[in-house]
Amino acid sequence: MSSVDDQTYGDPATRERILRATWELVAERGDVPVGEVARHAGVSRQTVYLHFRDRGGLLLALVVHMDEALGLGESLAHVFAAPTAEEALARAVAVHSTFNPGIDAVAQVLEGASPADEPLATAWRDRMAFRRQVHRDIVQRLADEGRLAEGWTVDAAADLFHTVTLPASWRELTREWGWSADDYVEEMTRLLRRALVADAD
Amino acid sequence: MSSVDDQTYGDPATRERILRATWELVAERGDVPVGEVARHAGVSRQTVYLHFRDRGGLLLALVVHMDEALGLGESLAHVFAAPTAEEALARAVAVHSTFNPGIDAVAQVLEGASPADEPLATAWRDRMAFRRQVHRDIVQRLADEGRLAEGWTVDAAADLFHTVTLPASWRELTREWGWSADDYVEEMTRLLRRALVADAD
DNA sequence: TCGCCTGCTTTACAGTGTGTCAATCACAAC
DNA sequence: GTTGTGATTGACACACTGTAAAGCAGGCGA
Repeated sequence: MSSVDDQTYGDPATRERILRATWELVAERGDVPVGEVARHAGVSRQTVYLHFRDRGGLLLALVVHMDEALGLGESLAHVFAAPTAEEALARAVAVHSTFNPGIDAVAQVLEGASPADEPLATAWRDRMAFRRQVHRDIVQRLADEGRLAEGWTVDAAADLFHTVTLPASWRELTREWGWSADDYVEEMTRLLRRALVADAD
Repeated sequence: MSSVDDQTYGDPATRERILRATWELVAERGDVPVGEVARHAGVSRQTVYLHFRDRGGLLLALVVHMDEALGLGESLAHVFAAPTAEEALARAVAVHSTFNPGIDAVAQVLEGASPADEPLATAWRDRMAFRRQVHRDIVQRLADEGRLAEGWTVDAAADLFHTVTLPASWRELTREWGWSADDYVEEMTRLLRRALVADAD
């Protein structure tokens, strides 16, 4: 999935410590200089550059690390194990609600850093494409079950589902407008069900 | 609205040239160093700092400038002159669709630059609060006309309306997934009407 | 015509962050 | 004990921000 060389250098434990330090710092302080990360990881700044190509490589590796640490695979399996597409949709929103608090700060940094750094931008784009595909699968299933509301193409509905649940939207609602995790799940699910599901009751 | 000191210095024409140069460069290249802006405006770098407190002040002034240049006031008047709330909703989406291409690059820079720079973050927040209020007014009118779908509070619906139509979402749909301006208006309006409007036909 | 004020320029500087390089150190395993 | 791996140290070039000080050009009033 990632087109970036997975660097294999040095002690994996050190690599892990750096990733964890980055996660913590970015989570609480947003964008953070590499030097800060190193200090917080109890490691020299150069060590970071031995393990990761550059800032972007570090952040990208962090995203992958977070997926594993948070169990993205299992969560997705749970979404797709839903008995109905409508339930899958609700589960997907719930997954976003639980993952975003941990992921959001990193996502924000990556969104902002994108346009210049080409390999980073590409990797982030790949990730978004995957994310969009997940949502498309759910919409497709909705269509297969004959519950996709009239007027939608699968792709249009998928794009909207994907976009509306992006971290940026979650951030705005929870950080700026005081929504709780439960608010997010309830209201966002309502929005999507009413909009996309036929005969939603 | 803006809590930032409106600097009054030097030739307004020079100020204007700087703003226009910034707009152009940010639009085509994203985040840009102050030196580049100055060069493109045919002015020394220091002149920029004479006219604007710092980078953030420049971007903030640019946002205000864009509002005037694009005629935000008139567009909003047109939205609120709609015969029905449902029509106002559609017009609001259309306004976003026409404004975002010009505004988006600047918005992206400001979103990314926010957390550190306190006065900038506050000013941006004020702007978002105003934006949200516009959407809330529309939702309120929908409720007054008895067309707000069941299950919604005015505030929840307003927050979603505001959030879903944020530049970040527009950017994702048009830049990443190839939506045209018309696609955006049609599909986003469909999403919001189906979700928020009772008896939408 | 002189002197002054305003707007802008030029040059320089301190500070901060990135990414690279080369020399060195600590500590295994052989 | 030698070798090799992983990490450290200190230095560097580069880019960008924001500040400072000296100077220049033109308009305008006395």
